This record gives sequence, structure tokens and C-alpha cells, in this order.
Amino acid sequence: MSGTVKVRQLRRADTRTRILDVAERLAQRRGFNGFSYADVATELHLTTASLHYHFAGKAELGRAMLMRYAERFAQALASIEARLPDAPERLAAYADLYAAVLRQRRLCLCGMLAAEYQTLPKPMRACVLRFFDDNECWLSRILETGRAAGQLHFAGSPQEAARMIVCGLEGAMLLARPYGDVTRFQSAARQLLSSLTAPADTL
Amino acid sequence: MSGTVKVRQLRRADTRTRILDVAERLAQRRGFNGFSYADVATELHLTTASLHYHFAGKAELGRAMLMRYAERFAQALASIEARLPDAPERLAAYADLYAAVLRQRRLCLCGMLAAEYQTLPKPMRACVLRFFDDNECWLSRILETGRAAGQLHFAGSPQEAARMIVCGLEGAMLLARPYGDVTRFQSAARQLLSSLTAPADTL
DNA sequence: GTCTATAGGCAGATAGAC
DNA sequence: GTCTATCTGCCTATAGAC
Repeated sequence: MSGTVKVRQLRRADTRTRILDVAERLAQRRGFNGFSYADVATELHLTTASLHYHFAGKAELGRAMLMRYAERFAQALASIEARLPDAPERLAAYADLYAAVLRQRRLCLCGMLAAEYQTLPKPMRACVLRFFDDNECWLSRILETGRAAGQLHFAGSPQEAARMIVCGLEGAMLLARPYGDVTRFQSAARQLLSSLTAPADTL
Repeated sequence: MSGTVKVRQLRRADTRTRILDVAERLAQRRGFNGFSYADVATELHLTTASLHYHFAGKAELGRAMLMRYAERFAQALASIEARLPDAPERLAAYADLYAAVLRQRRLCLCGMLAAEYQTLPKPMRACVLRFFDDNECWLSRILETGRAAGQLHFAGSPQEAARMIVCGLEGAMLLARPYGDVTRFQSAARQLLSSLTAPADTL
């Protein structure tokens, strides 16, 4: 609608952005039920009343946080597809996205929210499912293309394989973090993807 | 110490047991941070004060709940090993343990607590890790035996494969539940295990 | 064992001054 | 935009009667 929607302030992110940054990190580390408005406000040297100026409530903050996260993730997927032509490399880069999050001692935001799903505000639930749907969709396409090019080998539908990959990577993050051991994730990811990369003659 | 430690009351579980039952179900559905003493008390037509008679605090309740869960799980594993001689059947039965939990619209207790790990009382954290260690240990043994018997085929160490299985199944539960779709879990589990069951000639 | 009563703290949220 | 002040409700926990 407006001609000058957003003017990027490179020197210092605006307050709304910084609130989202803190909320996102806390949600990924402690869960959506594991942090409060006060936690965010304190860290930014604000009051909870100020937060309510930017986001009507915690549910609204959560929704905004999720939408930004999904958008950023989608951009990362598009970047992988544009940069890397080979399917195996694309899958490895996909797993690296997860590893990068884990190195920050965070869980995938939507993996965390999947655990808390039953207690989430309704609008947030839809966002979580859409995130996984988008991942599954992107992976399916990558898998199908890779199989057609003879780079990948797997039985069953690309959709099934895509779902298994998402499950495996989310689960690997979930378990690697308590151990504080990123190699646990790497090992599981490698095994998971190698079953697609290596030729499976008997299937 | 005592000669008559526990006399089973088959007619009606004692209060302590019923508290643990409710707490366990709530923790598996809503997370440890997602339920309160009041939730448990209300459901049992008790007061929170009564709960404090049985468990000093929520952390102590959580610890007792976890220890009982781990013990029950260990018994289930022993039962699988005793009943089923074939490795592929054992693995399928192992996955069925998870599926049964998911059908109750619950997450694996320790999978849920892994997500909440950073906010858990210290004593509970150790229990969560021990649960996964025990699973990994049991699975490693099953995998190694199965490979030696020529029933299973996989590259790498049994430990690595065991970890991948646990990650995959926990992740599959995590994602299947929001969709309310047990077949999502079944599909992922089948793919995960078939890569071990089917001969992999090229590895 | 279970209760009533209550404490003390923290949660999300709002009104209104600046 | 950010603040102070305040509200209401829920949380874990305790004291003490029955």
C-alpha cells in the first residue's frame, strides 16, 4: 500500500526486530512456554508495557516470530537450490542449515513448537504445520529431480522420503542438544542421507 | 529394608500411582512446563496440598515420573528380546512401542523432556539422558546380534545405527502428532528400518 | 492422608502520564 | 515509543486443623 514500506536501518535494528530476535532465541532454547514477556523486556532494557506496544500479546508475538522464521528458512532453501546444482550437495546443505542452528545451542523453532503444539495458540499451530509442509514440498522436489538425474536412489515416493528426512533431522537435533554434542547430529544426518545417495541395487 | 515393601491393591491404584499416571499423561501431551500441580489435583479431585504430601515438589514428582517411565520402558525392551528371536521383528516391535504411545496422542516422555531440557530441574536432566543411553545400548546389542546372524545389514558401528534409529523414531513422533496422523510415523519408521533389514550390497 | 487458608512470586495485560 | 503503576489470575509451596 505505502510507497516507502520499510527503510532499512543498518546501524541498529529497530525495536520490533530486536524483540523478535530475542523471542526467537529464547523460544528455540527454552520453548514458547519457557520464556516470558519479562525475559524479553529485561534483555532489551525495556518494560513489558513497551512490548505490548509492538505486539498485542504473546500469541501475536509468537505468530510474527514464526512467520519471519519461515520466510527466512524459505529464502535459505531457495538459495541452496540456486547455488548448488547437484542433489546430494543440496541435501547436505539442507542438513547444514539444521547443524548451524544446533551449534547455537538452539532447536529448530518449529521442532520445539511441535513438542509444545497442544499448548500453542491456534494461529501459531497453523504456522508450524505450514513450515513442515513447505520443507516437505521443497525436499520432495529436490529428491525427485535428483532421482531423475540418477544422482539419488530411493524406493517409494519423494514425499515419503522427504518426510523421513525432516523427521530424522528434527529428531537428531532434539537428541543431540541435551548431550551438547553436534557430532551426534552430524552422524545421524550422514547416515540418513547416505541411504539416498548410495545406490540401492536391491530395491 | 521392610519385609512387606509393597502389597498390590488390584482394585484401585494407590494415590501416589494415580498422581504419577496423570502427571505422566499431562507431561507427554503438554510438556513438563505445560501442566501444573493444580491440573493434576483437579483431575484426581484432590488439592495441591495433598499432592505435596506425596511429592515434595514438582521437581520431585517429575523425577519419580521419569524413573517409573524408564523402568517400564526397560521392561518392555526385555520382553521384546525374550519373546522375539529375530532381529527384524525386534526392531519392528521396538517401533511399535513408540506407535502405541503416539496413538494415545502422547509424545515419548523423554522426547518431550528433551525439547524442554534447558528448563528442567537438574535431577530430571540426568534421567532423560540415561533413558536415551539405555535405549541406544539395547538397540546396539540387538543390531549387532542381528548383523552377526545375517539378518541385518548396515555400514558403520551398531552404536551409530542405534542412535539414528532413536533420532528417527523420536522425530517421527514429534512431527506425526501435530498432524494427528499415525501413518506419518509408520511410514517414517518403515523406511528407517527397511534400510537395515534390506541387504545393502554396495556398502 | 486430605483438607482450608494463605503466603509470595510471577505471568500476561491495561490505563494513562510523559 | 517508553514509562510507572496496577490489576487479575495462576503458580508452587507451607502451616496447621481434622
